[in-house]
Amino acid sequence: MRNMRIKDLLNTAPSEKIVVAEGWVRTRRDGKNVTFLELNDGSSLKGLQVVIDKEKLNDINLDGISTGSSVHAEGVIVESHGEQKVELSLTSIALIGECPDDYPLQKKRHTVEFLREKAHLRARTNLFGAVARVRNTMSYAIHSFFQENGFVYVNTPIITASDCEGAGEQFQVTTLDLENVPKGEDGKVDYTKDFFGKMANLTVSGQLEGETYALALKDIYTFGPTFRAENSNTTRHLAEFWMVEPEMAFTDLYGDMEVAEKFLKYVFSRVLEKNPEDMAFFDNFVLKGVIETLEHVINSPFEHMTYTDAISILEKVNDKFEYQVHWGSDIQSEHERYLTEVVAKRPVIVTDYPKEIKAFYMKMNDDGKTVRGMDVLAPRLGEIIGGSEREWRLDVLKERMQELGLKEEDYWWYLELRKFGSVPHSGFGLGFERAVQYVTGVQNIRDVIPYPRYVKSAEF
RNA sequence: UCUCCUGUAGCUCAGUCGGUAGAGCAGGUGGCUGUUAACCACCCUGUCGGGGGUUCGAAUCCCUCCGGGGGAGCCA
Repeated sequence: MRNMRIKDLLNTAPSEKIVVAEGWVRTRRDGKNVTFLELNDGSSLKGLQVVIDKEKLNDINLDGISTGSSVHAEGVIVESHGEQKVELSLTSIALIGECPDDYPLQKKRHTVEFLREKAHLRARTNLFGAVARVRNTMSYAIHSFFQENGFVYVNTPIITASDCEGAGEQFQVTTLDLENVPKGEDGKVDYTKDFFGKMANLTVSGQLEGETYALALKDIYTFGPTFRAENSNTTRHLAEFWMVEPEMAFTDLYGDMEVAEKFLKYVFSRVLEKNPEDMAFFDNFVLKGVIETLEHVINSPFEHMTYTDAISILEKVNDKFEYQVHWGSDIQSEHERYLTEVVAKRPVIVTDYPKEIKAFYMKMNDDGKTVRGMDVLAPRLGEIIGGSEREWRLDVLKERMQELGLKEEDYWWYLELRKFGSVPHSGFGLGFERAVQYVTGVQNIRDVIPYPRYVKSAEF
């Protein structure tokens, strides 16, 4: 039988019954007659206070019970004299694992940079424990949102042999001997000798494969790891991250935006509902007002504007910006912030971008200049979701690919989708870690994933 | 990749005009009638990121390499 979690012990009414509490000691405070331990097992932010009456338990052995050690404590749940509701009045205690004094986590504040170097231990801190619990809630909420709405979870491949959409640099997957790469007569690498008989990479997006399943099962979503080999060194990029990509058949851009908005609100609501204690911690120690921001996002309809409207708003205040905008230019971080924080004061969905700055698969508008793409911009963070109605007309798609110099044979199966029973369909992608950052207020994306992978960093 | 900032005790940091390193926490010892990252007293802790240079003298100034961080680009 397993013992109770500390989270459940904290919700236990005082009684005579002997219970067991197991966990790691966060702090020990010694008085003349009384010793206090705070015991945490990660099941909740708050730990259980263990009270050791040394007068009553006169031959109790507390050797080795220090910050970081693990213990097995027995006692009864009693009403606390202190600020917590209940505490454990100890009857016996046993040290499970000692913790020498070179334990890096002390009972004081550490910087996240320091803890990043101790990634194998940082989950034992308040901050990283709370992030892990919230991340879990969000993960579960993503599945339950789509499941409750009849979407089918599809596992798209992690290794791909087509450089689809060119959404960034890819990691190559190979079993070739790099010390002795087989070359053809033209001096180029002979990939027919490689494992797959051709060049293979880690996926940068499951979208194109996702579309094939949407055009069979109507509403699908993917949720899995994604890889980008970009040399980007920011608080918002990882080389390995998780992405959520729903794809819906018989759905236009309006339907797409509707789902994106409901989806975000659902996930945020779940966190506020299930992790109030963790969220209060973030609000207090990480980002003041983060709960209010989330409540505001949940309760206000997202602002909609076309790219063209967004540009004309921004052009009026061009002198505020480092980069001036004009029709055709990208919307930069500073502009995203202006639109969400100054103009709308809530999330903004920008639609109908110039075709030049968006991917080949987005549906062409009748004006021949803009495409049916949409970005959901969140205050403070910028782009959190990117999506579009897909070009489902075979001739228009082929034309676009030609314009961009994409080879039809590389996308033969993607084109056949448009040849055989094509339908309008739409989808979007959400960077999971960015969503976790948004909800927790944690500044650096490297702190919302257990073991971050980025340029020159793959420790653990 | 560009750009700015930064590296001092186990951790968080101070160190002025260049004069030979310091506080809190942690650790140790003792004290304390129930504490809340307890408190009080005492003790312990250094390749000042590495290398080179300027100087009578460098944590401090210069060069260089390495590590960390912010911002930008790219994006999710």
